[in-house]
Amino acid sequence: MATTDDAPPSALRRSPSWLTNQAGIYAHRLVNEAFSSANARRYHYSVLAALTEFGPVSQAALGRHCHLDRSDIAGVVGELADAGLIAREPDPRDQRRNIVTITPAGGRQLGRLDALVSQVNDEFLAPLNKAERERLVSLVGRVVEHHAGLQGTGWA
Amino acid sequence: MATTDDAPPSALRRSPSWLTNQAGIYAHRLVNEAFSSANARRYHYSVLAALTEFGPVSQAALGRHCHLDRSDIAGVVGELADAGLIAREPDPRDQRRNIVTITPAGGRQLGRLDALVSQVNDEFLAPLNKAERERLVSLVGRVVEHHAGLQGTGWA
DNA sequence: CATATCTCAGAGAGACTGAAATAG
DNA sequence: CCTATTTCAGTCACTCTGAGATAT
Repeated sequence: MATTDDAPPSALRRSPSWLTNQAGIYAHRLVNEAFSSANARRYHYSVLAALTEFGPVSQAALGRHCHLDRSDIAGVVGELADAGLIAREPDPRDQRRNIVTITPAGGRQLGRLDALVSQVNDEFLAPLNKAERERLVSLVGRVVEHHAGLQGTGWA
Repeated sequence: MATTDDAPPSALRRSPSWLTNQAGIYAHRLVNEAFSSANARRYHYSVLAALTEFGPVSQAALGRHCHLDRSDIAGVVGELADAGLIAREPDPRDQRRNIVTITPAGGRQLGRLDALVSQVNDEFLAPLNKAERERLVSLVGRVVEHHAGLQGTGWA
């Protein structure tokens, strides 16, 4: 029947961690739906965006920039290389490293994904006006920055 | 060497969906660490909190309240019942349903988890002051409410 | 010897789907 | 006949750990 409210208990509705997780789930869903039409996953976008902003870097550096685990980077880089979106070459100056470079096709794919991400973020924050969206990005950004700093080199 | 900044690319740093996902990961980690000491998982907390706030309800209603899938509810209810934290009985008025009730032991466990959640949220939002925390809860709450409303009965 | 990088193998929870059995 | 509930089997991406091989 379920004529009831179906509201979450206030213990959850007021918990920042629960709310953030829930919001993350919705963001996740929207991104996955949008990216599936471009045969991409979230990690792909992170890597392509980092390569475009920072230029060719090692896989380890990619992982630090994107908050991705070393083992996941290996997988994603393999997939992107198979698709011709990036090139992976050994670093002549440090034989342990792979230097990853984005290809023209990768750049075009990033352009497509950028547009999708923009649409998704708009849909994700639909109930908020411009000022509220900026406030949310600022607040959540500070939280992320804080926790990223506790375990890495810190950014910003 | 990695003397570099290791900042995320601005495409990510400015993306609400990426930021929310990252924040969710940190929240997730903190909750898991805290709950592992109490032999609990996040779903357990949601269910115990809902039962305490709403009283005995069916599993389907629990799922709607907590944003949990029907099949996951079945699993969690089974685990909680095995641990003696809830009781599960067929509804005499509707034989399809299980009416789930929290036990005294379940209430005590909820008390423990409430304290852990409170600590976790404090740590999670460490870089924000009181007013900023309330603003974040309000903004993210509205986002969650919006997306929950698009696919269910809506709350609030 | 200690540290850093890449790779693979896999664990484990989380979110979700499909289908069957039962009851309204 | 159609819908709702519970349950099971299983998928899939995601996060993360451990270990090995190699290089600095």
